[in-house]
Amino acid sequence: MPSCRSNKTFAERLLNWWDQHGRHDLPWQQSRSAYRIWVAEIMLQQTQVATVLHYYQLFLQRFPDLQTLACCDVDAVMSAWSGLGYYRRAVNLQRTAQLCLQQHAGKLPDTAEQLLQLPGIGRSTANAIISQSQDAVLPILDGNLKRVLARHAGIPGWPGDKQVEQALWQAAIERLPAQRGADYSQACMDLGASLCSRHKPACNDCPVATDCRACAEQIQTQLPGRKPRQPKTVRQMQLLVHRQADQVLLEKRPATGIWASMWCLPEGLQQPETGAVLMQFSHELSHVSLRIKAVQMPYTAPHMVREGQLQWYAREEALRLGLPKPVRDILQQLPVHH
DNA sequence: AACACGGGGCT
DNA sequence: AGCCCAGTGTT
Repeated sequence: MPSCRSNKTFAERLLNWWDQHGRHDLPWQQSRSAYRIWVAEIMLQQTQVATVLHYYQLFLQRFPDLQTLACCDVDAVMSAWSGLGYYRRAVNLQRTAQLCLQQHAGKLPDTAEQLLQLPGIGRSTANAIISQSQDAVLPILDGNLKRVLARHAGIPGWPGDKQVEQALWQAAIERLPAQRGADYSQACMDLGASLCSRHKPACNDCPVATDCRACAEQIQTQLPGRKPRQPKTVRQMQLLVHRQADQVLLEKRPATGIWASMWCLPEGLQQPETGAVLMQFSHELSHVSLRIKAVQMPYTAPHMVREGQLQWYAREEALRLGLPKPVRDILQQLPVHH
């Protein structure tokens, strides 16, 4: 509980600041359409506003409503998502649209509890959608809030730790206003994205600095606590480049593991394949460093192409599929075939 | 609790 | 080069 030297609450001071200095012109703030807010919230998971803006407009033009999204080919959704990363979000987005058609009369459900049952929507996103679409007072806890609250409440430790996360949710709940839920959620995120930044927080201009624990102790940049460093394992991966005129051979990956269910260059066996090494580079995942070797294969026997698993794609067509980054890079640098 | 996802921004 | 982010789902 913040000590109240000021006679105004945390939320009152934050809302006053936001009215004067906050962002009010973002595309997803212009309506209370649950569909448009939902799409924005999913895109904004682990992706910054500047990146989302462009994709968001194009996505809504292509999929203007829930039914359009539910009924299109999943490859069309992946194509619209291409370059945003975290492609599971796109698959879950369409799956949720289809579930809404089947189970919720073609609309997104209007309670956080029901939203939480849908794929790709967790506690924070469920509350954010209801908060924005119904102006409800609900706590959210994204990366910005974790930073703001860890500092204001003086909560040590890494937010990925369950106990720390629990303390942060509690701090979020304690600071909620009685009204203006939608504005308050936006204000919290705006504060974290601007004044209360990771480095160089602008505490002199901050509306809640007077009772901020981190500011009082001058430990702003030490909160929130860092993730414990863990050594990455190294894994070799051979990606095979089979060509046939202007086409390349792609493989649909299994539903689990790295790049689940995505189209990819076929993965080679551990022993060296016979063929020229086209490219060699490293791709970093959270716990693995992939050492990727792209190998040009001299010949593809027709019987090797099993229906459903492997498929020939024109290179330009393949590049529109929404491929893993390393695969996109390999295809883009492929020499033109003669 | 650990892992998978991923491009981009920042120091 | 390392760290972080408008997180969630799977194992």
